[in-house]
Amino acid sequence: MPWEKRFDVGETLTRAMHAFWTRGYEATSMQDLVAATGVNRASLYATYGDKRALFLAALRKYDGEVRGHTLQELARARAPAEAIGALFDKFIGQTEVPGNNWGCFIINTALELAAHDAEIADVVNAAQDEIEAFFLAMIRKGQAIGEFDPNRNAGLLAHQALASLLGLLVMIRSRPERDYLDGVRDGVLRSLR
Amino acid sequence: MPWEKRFDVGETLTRAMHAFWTRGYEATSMQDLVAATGVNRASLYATYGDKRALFLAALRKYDGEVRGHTLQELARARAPAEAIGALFDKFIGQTEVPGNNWGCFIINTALELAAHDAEIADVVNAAQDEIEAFFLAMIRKGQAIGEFDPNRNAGLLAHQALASLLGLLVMIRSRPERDYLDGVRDGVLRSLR
DNA sequence: CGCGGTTTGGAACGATTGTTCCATATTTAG
DNA sequence: CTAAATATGGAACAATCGTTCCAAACCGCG
Repeated sequence: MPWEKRFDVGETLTRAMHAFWTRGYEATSMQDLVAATGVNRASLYATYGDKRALFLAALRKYDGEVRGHTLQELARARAPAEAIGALFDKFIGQTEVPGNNWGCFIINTALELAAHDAEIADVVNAAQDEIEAFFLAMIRKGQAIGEFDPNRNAGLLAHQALASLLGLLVMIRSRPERDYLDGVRDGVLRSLR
Repeated sequence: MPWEKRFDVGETLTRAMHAFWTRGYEATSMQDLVAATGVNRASLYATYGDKRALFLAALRKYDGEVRGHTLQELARARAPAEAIGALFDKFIGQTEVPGNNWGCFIINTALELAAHDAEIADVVNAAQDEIEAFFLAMIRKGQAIGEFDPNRNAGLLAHQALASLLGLLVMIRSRPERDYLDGVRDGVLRSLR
């Protein structure tokens, strides 16, 4: 007897995600979200709850896409150094699209909200942990096959690689210039050899 | 014939700075600023202009303090490795104060506003440039006196050190735990030797 | 003392915030 | 074709947003 929604729930969430991603949580109003999604106010509230719930849903969707797909795919398909470089390039590459210096939704959120919202901090920290674990696995593998110097502390290197990636994501939002960003990736790969 | 303001202009700006620093630009209302400074609305407007001007004044004050004092002092008083480590420790150390995981005002601003406000991006980028120049000078000096490996590309190392510092400042806001943060500083110093 | 000029406190502005409500439109089940 | 059920559109809510205005309080100079 019910009735299916007229709009695509996933597609709408993607559009809301983009709005939050570029401008942040506070600077994005429900008005903006109505305009960005093309969906009516009441429908947004009925479907997702309030603004914060919609934001969390968008954040979790982004989280699932980046972690679920990207990391596993990179780890499976490439050699260690190439996989690590490719993760950096994934973020650097998106700045090719003019005006897209959005960086990473999760890291933008880390600075805006994690310090004051425990639930959001959990999502952010889990994502950071998984990225660091990815680096650690790749570094250990690279040390085993002789691509990286096996005498270095892999845990320390992975932690520093994470810090460098986070730093890159800061740079992307304030200075999205290719060689400025490429230098970070090159520096990381250099430090592993 | 005029009359001096009843409040300390610099002290008030410091308090406004702290408010913006913790919560960000959008999440801090003029009401919050009135409460934080103890100064009346009209006086804030008469003295600083509007909200954005007050924010910019606070940002420039922070910028001047960190760049003008801290960097030059570190470069003058310490050996290269110690000076670099001390800059990291300056930010790590502030997390000792319970509840103070504010990170760096400029970097918080970089992610929230730099992508959409050219004037603010200028302040942010100038600060980043100066920090990178500090790293570069210290690395070159360290290579000259044998503290660091002289065969490495100093420019690349300085750039990566900046990225690592920015990454640390992201971590501080989402996970302000000592050894998690110390690892970043240790990794950077390790990579220079 | 009194005048000139500023600051100050507090009310008030319109605009926008997030959210709710309700009558209408729409679709499926019987 | 009717009835039940839900989504939709748009108005409306109180609260808060950034900002302005004005009378009263205030200090320094003559």
